[in-house]
Amino acid sequence: MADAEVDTVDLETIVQGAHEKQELRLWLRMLSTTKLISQEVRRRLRNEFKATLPQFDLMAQLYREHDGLRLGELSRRTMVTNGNVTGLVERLEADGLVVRETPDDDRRVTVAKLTPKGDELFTTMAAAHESWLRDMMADVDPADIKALWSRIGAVKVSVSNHLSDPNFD
Amino acid sequence: MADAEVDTVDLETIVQGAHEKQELRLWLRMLSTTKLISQEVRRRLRNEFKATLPQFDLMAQLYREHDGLRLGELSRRTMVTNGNVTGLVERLEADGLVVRETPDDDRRVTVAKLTPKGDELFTTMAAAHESWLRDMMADVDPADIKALWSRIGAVKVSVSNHLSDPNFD
DNA sequence: GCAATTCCTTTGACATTTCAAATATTGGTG
DNA sequence: CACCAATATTTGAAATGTCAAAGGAATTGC
Repeated sequence: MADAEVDTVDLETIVQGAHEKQELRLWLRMLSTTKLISQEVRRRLRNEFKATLPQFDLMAQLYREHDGLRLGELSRRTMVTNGNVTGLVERLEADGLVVRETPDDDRRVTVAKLTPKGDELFTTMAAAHESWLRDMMADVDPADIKALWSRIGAVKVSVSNHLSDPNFD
Repeated sequence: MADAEVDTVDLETIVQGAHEKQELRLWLRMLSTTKLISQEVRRRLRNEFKATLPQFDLMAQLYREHDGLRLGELSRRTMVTNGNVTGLVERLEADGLVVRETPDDDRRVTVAKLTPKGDELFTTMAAAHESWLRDMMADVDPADIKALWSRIGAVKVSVSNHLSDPNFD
């Protein structure tokens, strides 16, 4: 497999043979980093707003669609399963942050939208959320942040084109 | 809202002013990409091995520690809470993939280790798992993969140094 | 020694997650 | 109009996830 390369290549690369496991390494690091950030965001959402991350995500989608979204759309955008959206919206409705409506022209559909209370809460949370992220990434070179954003985009495209069940985004 | 834009800079950047929201954009993209990959890995683990991702993660840690690990150590390494580890190990034990033991010198402790059956299953799954990752990232430039790995490492370090409750890794 | 503290794991209450199966509604076709 | 397929959501079972509180076991301090 690999035998005659030298130079800038690190030991692991030589031993494993070429780039064989780079993808796995990248994935493990992406996963642990994402978990780390998620947990921190969760903790702060909980401590400061008594909210959960999935609820925040869901509200973020509704915030930018003032007329509300059908649950299926919400499911697609938040990458959360249909059955899951049902429960999330139920709890948010119980808290008075979201309302559900069934349009007359298609009664299969349920549309969720933010209440004024939900809108106000989300505005506050979003500002805090953004500043948490800035804080956490404070030591990262802004140029790297842009570069990461763009290259992760390339990863996402590649992955999207190699799914067993073709989804998209 | 916007009216006097220019050149290569995108609208969002102008409106928001400078790098203000780069961190947030990066985070959202990391999160969605990670979700995408996780879901695909989950689906394949389920379809091909009737296993779950957390179980796979847990077994991966035990695989590299032939003498087993205490549950607290497992919890730290998998970034899963203590209470959660209890249930995971319970189910893996019920499936005969893991055993639990309490050493005589400290009876507060529970050590989990892979059974031969667990070891064998993990070996098979790990090979498949690695090749799934290679496939999904097939369209990404190998140089980008290395660059991403290293820069995400920088993100992880920055985040680790800005947690409300200092953890580590 | 014994009490207080610390360490490690489990338990309990909930929220979120997935999948598959069930339900309800619409739209098209014979 | 009746039936069938497609669409949209809900439900149910099982696993995972969080936190906080409770439990047992070892260590520390007096």
